Amino acid sequence: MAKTKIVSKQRDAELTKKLILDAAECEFARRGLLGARTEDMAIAADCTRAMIHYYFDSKETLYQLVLERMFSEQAKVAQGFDVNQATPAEALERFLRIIMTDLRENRNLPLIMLFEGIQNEGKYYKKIVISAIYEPIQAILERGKKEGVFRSDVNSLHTSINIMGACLFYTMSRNNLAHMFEGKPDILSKDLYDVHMEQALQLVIDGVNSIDSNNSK
Amino acid sequence: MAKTKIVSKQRDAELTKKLILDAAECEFARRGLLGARTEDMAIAADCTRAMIHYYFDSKETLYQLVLERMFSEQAKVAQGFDVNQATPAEALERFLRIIMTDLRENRNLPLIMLFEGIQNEGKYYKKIVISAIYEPIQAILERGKKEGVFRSDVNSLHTSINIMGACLFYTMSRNNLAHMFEGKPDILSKDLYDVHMEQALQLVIDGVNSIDSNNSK
DNA sequence: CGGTTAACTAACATGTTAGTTAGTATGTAC
DNA sequence: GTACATACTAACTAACATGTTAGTTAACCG
Repeated sequence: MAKTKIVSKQRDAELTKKLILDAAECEFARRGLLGARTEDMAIAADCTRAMIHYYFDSKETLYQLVLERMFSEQAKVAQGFDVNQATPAEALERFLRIIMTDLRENRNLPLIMLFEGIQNEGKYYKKIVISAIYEPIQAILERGKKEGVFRSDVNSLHTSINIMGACLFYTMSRNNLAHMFEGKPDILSKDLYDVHMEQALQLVIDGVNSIDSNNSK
Repeated sequence: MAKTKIVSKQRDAELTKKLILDAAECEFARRGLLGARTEDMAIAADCTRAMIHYYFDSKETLYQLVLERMFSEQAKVAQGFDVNQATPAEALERFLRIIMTDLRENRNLPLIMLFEGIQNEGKYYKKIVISAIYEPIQAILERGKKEGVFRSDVNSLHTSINIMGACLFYTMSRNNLAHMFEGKPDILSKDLYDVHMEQALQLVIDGVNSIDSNNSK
């Protein structure tokens, strides 16, 4: 039998680091900080567990870096949005579209935030990340109420939360929802996700509009 | 020094079993099957870890019993609901009210279901639990469209999911949301939860109504 | 009160996980 | 080609997890 040369993969520190961060992000989004297994991260990143400790100090440090990477990605997206642009309904639609479009890429953020709150009492996240989402929505809702185009009985705090629920639940529950669709397709494929976005926007925008608020009761 | 009698607590098998199940439910809702720690359950149930194995075979068996208990609780609530009662808007409101009211008690269900999908590919849950929620909503939405009282461009599959998002997100994200409210109150207190329910119903019902669907665009 | 059963505990056995370390292989500069 | 730095691995250790077992204590019944 011919002597087989075992080809070792090319060495690339930056790539390895990125692969570990990506794998860690997925793993943390599956199980949270405590439940995550470094072994599973190593397998997903195609390296050994020792490499994780070579580049990143500990599981906890890695976790913090994963959070920071997600947050800075997210911060880029929503920052500088003018809540007073166009009509309130248009502003709300544009803002939610921006958030949801980003979340198709940054898909682990909602789950990691959820875990973070449940498991670590939000110890590692910055509250500013939440404010950056909810404050613009609340501001738009308040403006819409003042201008009389949104129903006056909208509670902007509660409604901003429920709106986010309508927008995020689909992404977060993708594992449970897949079997509801024919042939268990990729819930986050562009085509399906676009339908989700349109349907969520429709529900939300009409849900706050005041035009029929009296005669629909 | 006087000899102090250490009072041991009363023995009560049924109570202990219930305490373990309750503690396990909370712990599983925090970390899922794999991440949950039996030690933490024992502390919460005020017993030793050995008691968990005395009454329940393994962590996994305990997990299945916790799921079954939650599911049977939930099944009682929604079963027998007539989706053709009253107007579609009224039927939807009543159904969602029933679901949400129960979920204030059965508060761990959504999170455990979420974990179950993410971590165990839904291996342990019955798909019927999901159907029992989504099918009535979809049926009501379809009826509303046929009767012309709900907007015709509602996709009943997507919209039923987004509706559940608006209704469930508040409960599921309670740990992250608390700090958004003044004085970090109990998000699930009756008063606050009632506001949530009204706001969610308002958003959802008006979000699907067709009355202003053309002139609001 | 004495004997039996069931609820419970402490200590142990076994397996799993995070993190360490000593050494190897690879790319690079001269 | 050789020397060097760094990417990487295998084989560990220590801490922690689940599950077991042998023994203890409380309740109940005659």
